[in-house]
Amino acid sequence: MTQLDPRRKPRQSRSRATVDAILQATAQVLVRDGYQKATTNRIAERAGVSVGTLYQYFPNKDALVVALCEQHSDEMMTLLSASIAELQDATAERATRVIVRAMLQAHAVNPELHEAIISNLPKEKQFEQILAVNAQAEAMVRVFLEHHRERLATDNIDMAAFIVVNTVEALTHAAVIERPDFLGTEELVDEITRLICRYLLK
Amino acid sequence: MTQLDPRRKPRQSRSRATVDAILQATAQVLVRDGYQKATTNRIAERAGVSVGTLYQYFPNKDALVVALCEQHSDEMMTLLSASIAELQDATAERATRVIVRAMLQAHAVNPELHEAIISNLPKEKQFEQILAVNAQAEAMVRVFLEHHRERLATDNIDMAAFIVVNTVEALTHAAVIERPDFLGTEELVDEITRLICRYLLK
Amino acid sequence: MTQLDPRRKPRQSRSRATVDAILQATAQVLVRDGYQKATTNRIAERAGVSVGTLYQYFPNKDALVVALCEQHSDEMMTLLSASIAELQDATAERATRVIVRAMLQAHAVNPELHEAIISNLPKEKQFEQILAVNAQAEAMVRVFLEHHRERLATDNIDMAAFIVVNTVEALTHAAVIERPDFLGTEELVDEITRLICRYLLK
Amino acid sequence: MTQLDPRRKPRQSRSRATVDAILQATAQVLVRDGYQKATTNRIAERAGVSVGTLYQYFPNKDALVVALCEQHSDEMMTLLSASIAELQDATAERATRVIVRAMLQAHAVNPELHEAIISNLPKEKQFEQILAVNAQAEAMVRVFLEHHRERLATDNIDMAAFIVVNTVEALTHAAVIERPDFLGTEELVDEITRLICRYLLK
DNA sequence: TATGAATGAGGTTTCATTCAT
DNA sequence: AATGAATGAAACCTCATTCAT
Repeated sequence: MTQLDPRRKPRQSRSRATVDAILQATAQVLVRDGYQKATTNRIAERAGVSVGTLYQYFPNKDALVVALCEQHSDEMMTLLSASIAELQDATAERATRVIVRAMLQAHAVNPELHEAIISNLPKEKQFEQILAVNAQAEAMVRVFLEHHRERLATDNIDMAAFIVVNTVEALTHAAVIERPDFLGTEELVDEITRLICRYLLK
Repeated sequence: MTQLDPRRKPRQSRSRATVDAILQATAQVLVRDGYQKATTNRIAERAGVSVGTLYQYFPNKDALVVALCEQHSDEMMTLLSASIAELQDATAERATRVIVRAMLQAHAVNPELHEAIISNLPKEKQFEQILAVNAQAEAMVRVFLEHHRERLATDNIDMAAFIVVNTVEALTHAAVIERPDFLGTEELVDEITRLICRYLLK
Repeated sequence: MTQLDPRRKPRQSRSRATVDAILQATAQVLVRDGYQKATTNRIAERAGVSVGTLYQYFPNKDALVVALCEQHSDEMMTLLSASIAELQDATAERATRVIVRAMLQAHAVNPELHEAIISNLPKEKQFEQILAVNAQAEAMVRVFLEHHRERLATDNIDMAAFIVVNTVEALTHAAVIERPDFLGTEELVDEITRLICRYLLK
Repeated sequence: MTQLDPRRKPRQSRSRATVDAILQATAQVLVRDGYQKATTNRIAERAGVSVGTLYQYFPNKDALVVALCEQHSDEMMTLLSASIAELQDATAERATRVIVRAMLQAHAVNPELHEAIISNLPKEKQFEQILAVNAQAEAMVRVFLEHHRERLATDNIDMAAFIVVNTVEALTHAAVIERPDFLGTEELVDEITRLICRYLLK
């Protein structure tokens, strides 16, 4: 396995800005051209630096993508984590709504980048960070299911979790990509919440 | 735009066999090594022919992938189409079950290949054929929704279609890939059917 | 460790010729420009082929050098081996002369290449093959010392072997490089033989 | 031709210390990593200064190596020169012993560095300074041969000088590198002295 | 038709050197 | 004087594609 960690932590503000420019350029090129055509030269050019500079901070192309995934999933995780607290004492409907809204917000952070990462990156390169977001979402759902266990319409919790997690993930992901027109009002959240609640609860 | 159609329609059986071998090899290499490492030389080698021969039947690498997508989506479409007839006079629950089961069967045709196509191929190469499958599924759902319009719990048919199509697609796809243990019994079909029906119907 | 073996054994005569051209070009460029400046592009150009062709037969630059070392040391070893038989029943003086002459001939095979390999290659790249030649020479000397043990002026055979091997190696190597004018007559062989015999024998 | 002299003669003691640190770092990196991996950045880092500082004292990488060779050969030369005086009135055996011992001491000054210079540096970079050591050694031998001309067993002084110089050089070099265990006692000096004397003298 | 040797543009990565601070 | 971020030419290597046999 090759090295994936950044090469040096930039301490001066000049290099801090350089690293930011490189990551931003990586995101843009990834979105515009896809993983395959996202060459390090193109990224460097887009960032307004030379390739050499890029390689001062990242040992190879994948390290670049990893750093980007990390940054992106941090942003998503922050939103999800903020909602976890709200789950505790909420009713089942309220909790469902919280989860759905959190997932929608998380996916709306940077939908094109998310899409580029999820469906352009070779599978073996969809790094831990991104998978961690789904793990986090699944954890939220399990907390929910445990907490409301006695009200559930099913006792196959394993399958219910599978269904809920994949459904919410798929719908929120598809919505931000394909139907941004659905995002203006609360209606989509209402509908997904209803979908989940009617399925889960007696 | 480059040429994407196969170069010669193979009419003789020897040629036919060669083309089949090449497509099969493409699928295998795609699944085993991913799109990036699926070089034309490797595919030819796996197919037991020379690169030259490969290029006699396919003008370039993309044509190879297009043909494979076409073949794969044909197989999926066949399964879906077979079920459409059953929708006409069925109850809403019955029709939902038919759609869900058809989607599950369609995804089970060659899950690894489907996965390789969906999540390894650069987005711009996920050609019409594959998208057509989803279009077909969506058509089935619309037929269903129109037919049972008066029983629906919602009147935003657009959003309902979006939700149903994406949910069924996501769950059947995820199931064949991640949870083959769910496929032995009818339970998963039961659950997804319940999920959809409870959501849609008054 | 990276792969060092050649990539494909050339079977057709066309590719056999290509491989020969590449190896020959490698030798020439190594001699003319040294290891550092012997770039694969320069070697390919000198061989009259494209880089791609070079890489069809050799997986990387070092594999090229290894193959060359192998070829070169084979030639040297052949000469040394041919002389080993003569050692058996010879007098000490005669045997010494045989070894010295064999070493001189071996070093004269392609002195510039030998020099380029020995003193231009980074130490960690002076591959087994070349070292094997010295091992072979040392083996010859040990056979000699064992055989004439009772006539030796010293009983520290270890140190005697060290001295003889290094002396003969250094003198024959230096002669072909620095003093080709010494090679026309038998005089140099006479002198080295005398040097060794006077030292070794009572 | 590029500039090879150090950029500024450091007169102040702080600069002097910096230059020393850089040269010492060069030697260490050369020994540890070899010429190829001895990058200027790595050397600067090892020396505890920035690359910029390194380039304030040395105009380019070669100047660095030249300075190092110079320093190293100065140390060796000092040892050799000290022994020349002793040659004048010594017997042939005594003089031989003096030369051999001096060469051994000279090679023992910093064997790893000597080895790194001799066998890792591209030939064209083994600068005058290092060659000067051999010239000095050869000069000593010639003084010796002239002085004892009437006792020599050969009248081909040219060839005798070639043999003696190369033999002593090779043996002392090989000994410090490969057989440090030979260096504890006087025995190796005894043996080499005997080798040379028996060869040279009637 | 089939072969597979050959091509070469283009990708990733390194490192001696410069220069603004 | 010192720093270290930035440069970019040039090295190694891959792979879609061609074409002589």
